[in-house]
Amino acid sequence: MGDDSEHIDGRKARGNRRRAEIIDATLAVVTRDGAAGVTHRTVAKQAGITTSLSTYYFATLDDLLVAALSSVADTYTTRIRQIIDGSEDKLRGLAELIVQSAGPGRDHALAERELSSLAARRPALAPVARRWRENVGELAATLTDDPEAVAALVAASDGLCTAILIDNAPADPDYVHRILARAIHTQPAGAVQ
Amino acid sequence: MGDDSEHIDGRKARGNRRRAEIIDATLAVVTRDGAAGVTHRTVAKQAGITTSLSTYYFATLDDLLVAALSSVADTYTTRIRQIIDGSEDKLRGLAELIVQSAGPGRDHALAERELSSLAARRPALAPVARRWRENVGELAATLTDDPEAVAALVAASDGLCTAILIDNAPADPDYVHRILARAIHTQPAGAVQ
DNA sequence: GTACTAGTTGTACTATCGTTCAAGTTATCT
DNA sequence: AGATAACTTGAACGATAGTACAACTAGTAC
Repeated sequence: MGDDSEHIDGRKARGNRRRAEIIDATLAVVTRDGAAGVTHRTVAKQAGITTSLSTYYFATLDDLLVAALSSVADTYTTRIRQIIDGSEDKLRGLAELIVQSAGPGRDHALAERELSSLAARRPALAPVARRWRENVGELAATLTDDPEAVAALVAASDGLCTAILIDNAPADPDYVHRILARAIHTQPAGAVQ
Repeated sequence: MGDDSEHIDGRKARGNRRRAEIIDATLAVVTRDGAAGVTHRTVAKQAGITTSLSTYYFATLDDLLVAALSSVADTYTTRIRQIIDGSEDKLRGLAELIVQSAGPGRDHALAERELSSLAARRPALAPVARRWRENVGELAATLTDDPEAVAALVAASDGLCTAILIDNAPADPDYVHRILARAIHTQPAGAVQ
């Protein structure tokens, strides 16, 4: 051991990098063609590798989808945790995160949604698909002690994302913030500066 | 013309019946195997007909999926309209409708959700997928004049359905009712009779 | 160096897919 | 009855799917 850190090209590192590349390619395919478009062949072509290499890292298509969903879920977990730990106005941070479903983050949000819908039929995906809601609930728990208010905020966040993604609802941070505030029952603008 | 109504076996009636049978078979397949399991062959087998007959009525798979989604959407539209037109406590009626996503209506709700998710990528499905939200919004409009409260109720309804379907959240009508009431900002029990 | 193992490739097998089509059947029309 | 059009069938074509597998390359360990 004692290998200098220049030597990043070990087999293990290479393997991990490939793995990540394949997952990224999978998300790109989901973004472009939907979850139905994910096959070993399309993913491999997207990643610029051979089909068999995709099956080498993810023996079955399900493995690949689970890994892809986990990856997006991780991203959202990180972002929400940043809001919980670092933001002054957590509700505003959440509103801004939700609004991003309309802009450049739309593809990402759509992919996450599409993969989550697979969870209803594949038990392996269920805990991963639950994470987004759990994270929002955790954020809500820092704002209120009322468990019903927490549930209301989670439901509102979810519904607002749907509205923006499917319904092309207005993605105005203030608007979203007001609806979120209504859910946790903090009067929206009553005492705002 | 002038045919007695016993003669229900005209070509036209037969065709419409077949059409409905195929759509029902499609929903059964979606319920059993998910939207990804819908092929002309699986649908035909489910309906007990030949593959080519399925393509006769629905030339392309997309046509079939559009028709299936329209069918479920119609069901929900009818139910919500019954609540709007006939129910004393409309909010309570909505709560009960939402809660049905947990019981025997789970398959139906799941199928609707799965088909709706296809709308993000198939423009033809978008207006149909929007109907559920529009109907809830219409119901909300009979309860308040505040457009933001309407949006909040729609978002809450949607989020609650997700919670019940994906998250196995408690499907208690009172609980759901309280969260809905919070959304439109009618104090839940404060001034209740 | 030699042995070993992770990574990688090309090919191929089998299954199923959407869709087409020519032919056969049945109800309606005149 | 004869013509017409809706309905129904069985078979087939080309494309693509998941997956398996033997061979090849290249880092790692001894």
